[in-house]
This record gives sequence, C-alpha cells and structure tokens, in this order.
Amino acid sequence: MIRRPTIHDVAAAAGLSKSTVSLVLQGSPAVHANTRMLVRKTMADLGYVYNRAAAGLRSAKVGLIGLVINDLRNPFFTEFATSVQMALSARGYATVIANTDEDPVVQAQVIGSMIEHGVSALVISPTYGAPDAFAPVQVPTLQVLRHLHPDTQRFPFSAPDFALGSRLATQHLLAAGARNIAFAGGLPGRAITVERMQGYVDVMQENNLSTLALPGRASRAFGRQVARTLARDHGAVDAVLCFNDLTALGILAGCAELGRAVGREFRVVGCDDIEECLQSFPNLTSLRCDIAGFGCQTAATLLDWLENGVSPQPETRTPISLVCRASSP
Amino acid sequence: MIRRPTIHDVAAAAGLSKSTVSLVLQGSPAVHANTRMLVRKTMADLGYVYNRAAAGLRSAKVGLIGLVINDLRNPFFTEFATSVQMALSARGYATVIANTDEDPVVQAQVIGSMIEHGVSALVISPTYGAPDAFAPVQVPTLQVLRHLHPDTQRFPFSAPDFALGSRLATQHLLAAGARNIAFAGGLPGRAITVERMQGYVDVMQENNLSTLALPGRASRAFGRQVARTLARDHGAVDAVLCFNDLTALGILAGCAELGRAVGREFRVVGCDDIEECLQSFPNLTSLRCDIAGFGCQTAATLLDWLENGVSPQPETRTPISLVCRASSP
DNA sequence: CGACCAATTTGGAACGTTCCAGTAGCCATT
DNA sequence: AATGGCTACTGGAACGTTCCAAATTGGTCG
Repeated sequence: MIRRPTIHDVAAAAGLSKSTVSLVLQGSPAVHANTRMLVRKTMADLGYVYNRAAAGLRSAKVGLIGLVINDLRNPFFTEFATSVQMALSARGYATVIANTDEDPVVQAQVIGSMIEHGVSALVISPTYGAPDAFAPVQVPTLQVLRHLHPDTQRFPFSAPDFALGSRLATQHLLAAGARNIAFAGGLPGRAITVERMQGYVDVMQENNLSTLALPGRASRAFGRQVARTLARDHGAVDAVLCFNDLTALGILAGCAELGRAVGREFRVVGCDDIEECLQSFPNLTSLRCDIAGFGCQTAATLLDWLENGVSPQPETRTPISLVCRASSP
Repeated sequence: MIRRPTIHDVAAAAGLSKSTVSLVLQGSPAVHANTRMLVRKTMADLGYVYNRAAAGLRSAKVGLIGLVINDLRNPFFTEFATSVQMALSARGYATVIANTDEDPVVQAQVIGSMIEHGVSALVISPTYGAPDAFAPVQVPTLQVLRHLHPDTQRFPFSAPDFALGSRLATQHLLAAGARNIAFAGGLPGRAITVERMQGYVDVMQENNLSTLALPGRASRAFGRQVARTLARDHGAVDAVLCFNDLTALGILAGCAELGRAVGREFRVVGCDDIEECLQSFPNLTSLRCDIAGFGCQTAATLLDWLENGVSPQPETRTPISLVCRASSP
C-alpha cells in the first residue's frame, strides 16, 4: 500500500505552489482557467485523493454528519435514515449512521464517538430514559421524531403531527360507523405514546365514547397478540387504531390466523404508511406522514443551519394525512 | 460555541507536557499511575474531547469504517448493517453507512466520499453493473453477500451458502410430497439469482423433474403478482421456493387475497429468515442464514485484518439451515 | 563519588490541509 | 517615469495529534 499523493506532490508535478493547488480544490475564482485545468489534470494523473481529515483539522469542518437512530430495524426509521443519508450525500456530506437499539448506554457511547470524529452536526431520534444524552453535544443538533430534551432552542425538534393524525383516523372510523374503538401499541407513559393517542382520546371524549388502550411494544408480535386478546376479551370492539403500522400488520396476521375478517365488521388503521401497507392483505389504511419527505426536509433544515446560519424553528410539525384502504372501508 | 480544549490545554493545566498527555491517551504503560490519574482528572475538569481527525492525520488511521449497502430498506440488509455497525461500535470504531439504492452512480460517489473521509476499511455489498466500483479503493475491503469483483485475493468475498440453502429447501419440499415446484423472484442473469437457484435446479434435475422459473424484482409486490400468475397460469404448481422472504411474504399476501390456502396443498418457502417469518400467517418456512451472526463475523474478520494483519480467506461461505414452519408442513 | 541503568517525562518534527499576508507582473493613470 | 490597482500566484504559520530521540530523575553498584 503506497503513500497516497498529497497536495504537495500535485504542486510539484505541476510546477506550482501547494497554495495554488489548494485554491483550485476550493474552487476559488482567483486562479486562472489554464492553471486550474493543469492542476485538475495533474491530480487525475497522480491519482490524488482529497484528505478531508487534514482539511477539517485546519478549517474545523469535516463534512461529516451524525445520524443516531433508536431502532433502525423498524422500516419507518430505516426509511427516514436512508432518505436523510441520501439527501446529505447529494450535498457532499457523508453520514455516520448508528443504531442505539433503544439502549441509553449505547446511545451515549455512540454520540461520544461521533463527537470525537468531529461531526459537524447531529440528527438524533433519541432513546427514552437518557435525558442527559445531549449534554456533551456542542454542534448543531436536531432532535427528530421524539421530543426528549426540553430545550428546543438549542435542540430544535421536528416530527409529523401525530396527534392530528390520530384525530383524523378516529374521525374516519366513527364516520364509517365504528363505535367501540381501541388503541393498540406504544409503551405506557412515554411521550410519543401519549402524543400518538392524543387525537384518539380527544375525539372519543368529544363523542362521549369510552376509550380502550392496549399498551405494549409497537411490534408485529405484539399486534398479533392484540388480535387474540381482542377476540377473547373484547368482542364488542369494532375497530382498532394502532400506534404504528407494525402493530397493525401484526393484528392483520393475527386475524388471518383466527379466521377473523378485517374490513366492514372489524376495522384496522395503522400509522406511518410504510411501503408494506400496500402489500398486505387486506391493504392497510394508514396515516401518511411522508417520512421520506420528512427526512429530506430534515437534511435541508440542518444544512441551512450549518451553511447559512439559519436557525430552525424550535418546534416543527409536518402534516399528516389519512390514506384509506381496504382494512377500514 | 467556544473552542474546545486541546491536549495542550490539558497539559498546561496539569503542569505537564503535551507528550505525556498524549501517552495517557494512548494508554501507554510508560506513564506513572499518579500522573495518569492527574491527567484523566484534568481532562474531565476541562471537558476535553479527543480529536480523532487530528490523530488520524499523524497516524493515518481514523477508526472509521465504511459500510456500503445496495438496498438498506430491505430488512435483510438492515439487519446485516445494524449488526455490523453495532459490532464495530463495540470495538471503538465508528461506521459510515450509505445506501446506494442499487444505483452504480450513487455507489461510485459514496465510495469516493468515504475514501476522502479516510475510512480505514470498507465493507461493500455491491450493486450490479458497476464492475469498476472498486477501482479507487486502496484500503482493506470486503465484498459481502454479492460477488462482484473477480479478484477475491484483494477483495475477499463472503456470503451464506445460498446454493446449499436452495438444495435443502427443494429436498424438503420433495420429501413433503411436492412435485411441481417453481422458483420465484430474482432478476434474471444476475449472479446472485443463479446462485440462489442453483440447488433448486440441481435437485430437480437429479429427480428428473422440470423446473419453472418466475424471475422478477425480489419484492413483496412481485410476490403478490406471482401468486396471481400461479393461480391463473400454473394450476399444477404445488410449491414455490422464493428468492427471498419478501417475495414469499408477498405470495402469502397474494394467496390470502385470492382465498387460496397455503400449507398442505400449496407450500411456500422463503429465504433469509427475517424476523417477520415468525409473525406472518401462516408462519413462513425459510432458510436461516443468521444474518446478524454473519454481520458480527464480518466485523470480526475485518478488524482482524486491520489490527492484526490476518488476511481473510478469499472466499467464505457460512452455513445455512432450513427452518420448517406452517407454510410448508 | 562517579558511572550506569531504568523509569518517566519532554521538545520538536511530522501529518496534509487552509488561511493570511504577501509578492510579482502587468496595465492604466497621472 | 512614478504610482496605483488589478490579477495570479506563493511562502509560511497554523490546526491537534503522534512519534521519536533525547533529557531528567532517582536509584544502585563498584
């Protein structure tokens, strides 16, 4: 493995000074077009590659952005992470992605490591139970999807408007004729659970209907279990609104297993509108929050902050809409 | 945002030289225990954070590892990527993850960007159609899951033994009584498709049975379409072996839609054994390749190469086993 | 007491870039 | 012919580490 050529080698080969080569790298208009071309050609000939670490040392910006995700295996977060990463990549930034698996210890470690690597900014979808996770952070940081740190001035927060979403979904179910609507999934006590339930609770109360919450891990396995629980203990329930699509898809699987039809008699609505909603049977009604768009927007906001100093709004809510499909006709 | 303290500041505050502080940082046994403690304490007091970029400049190793994935949205690859990342993270390396979305242009760009960032090594699950993608790579690089670059001496290859897997699956279906077995999914002509079909084709020929291939994108949507095609045009087919689990799950959804029972009369087998196999209805028989374990092993192999100079085998195949579930009793 | 040794600590030169304060050359203006 | 103002380029100091050779300390031995 031979030493890779540096700016000096390029300069020497082109008969110029390293400063001129550096200017070319930065696209400075001060260098003559001919010189620029000569430098470019020399670089290509020598197989020169830019060393960002060295550049960052001097200019204190490395073009690296950290993305910390609490559960990367969940397709909702995968979609978010990939869209952020691809948007950043298109703007010339590299993304360090890390999965914390909802573990505060891992999260602290990962954030520390990213800071050591000199990331210019962070996007964090935090794990609960680690309120001090943001403590060591000095760089611009966005908290997304989950509102953990109270100081949204320092750590602007953005997420889809889940409360509105569950309101829309509940109204839709009522309009379709359902009366005994349950809410399934979401660990009890967590802010995100409260938020995703909010609209449901409000609308049910406005209509003097009683609520039924079945809290639990927002997974397929739990959804499947919910299908059984409902069939056994809550025969009157005629619709379920779910914390997320995974739970809803689990319920669909559970109903298939029990031989229970989903549709007119028993309606299921998910949340997030992951791609699979279109591929399940029956197709799943869901709340579309355009997570890919949300990811792109997150990337854009961050770069605007980083490059142009435009401070983001302390709190942003993006729109959410209901996509009606066969699981709740 | 104030300048963060450096090794010099720590040294000054502790009344020592920067060299001593550096030695402490590297855990050198040459420094006295008391001195070490003093330095540690001073660092904590000042809120010192290590600057890896600067260190890497001198020592030419940054502790960054690049992970390039062709389709991060596919749960199979997500599982792989997260397990690699978490294994590396546990050993103190940070991981730059990028999704190429099967786009050779994006792939070339992200590999270039990673090299600029000075990654110490790369793990690439490559996109087809970009045979020169590895050209600019000077660092230790593993190609995983897909065999693209022929020079496995330079770019060692490892993957589960898919050909063996499809052999096992086909034998299982034959033993269960199926005779008209189709193979669904996988883009025609690609090495990975040929490989995943290999065992199927071999076993069918050994038994003088004719094969039926239904090539296509290995997605849920395609699987669903396959279910329709089979019902309409190939009534005699009594079992399907799939390129991957997504295709198989799509078939399950398609069958549910058509009201066709999956089980004794019509058997479905997937490949990869993603988590969802246990949550589908009916539960999906699949080929377990322990992708999480494969990810950990990949990380271990890479670090062994990087840290101890142990060159990996040019080609490694990891075991694969059949997990029999309700979709093919 | 001087020499020698081991255990610690230290100063300065890298590493590959950017940034700043120039310099050189050229042309137009006085 | 001197001055000023461009444009294009340049030399050297910085950035925060690591690495190496060398210096310092405190013993021990003859």
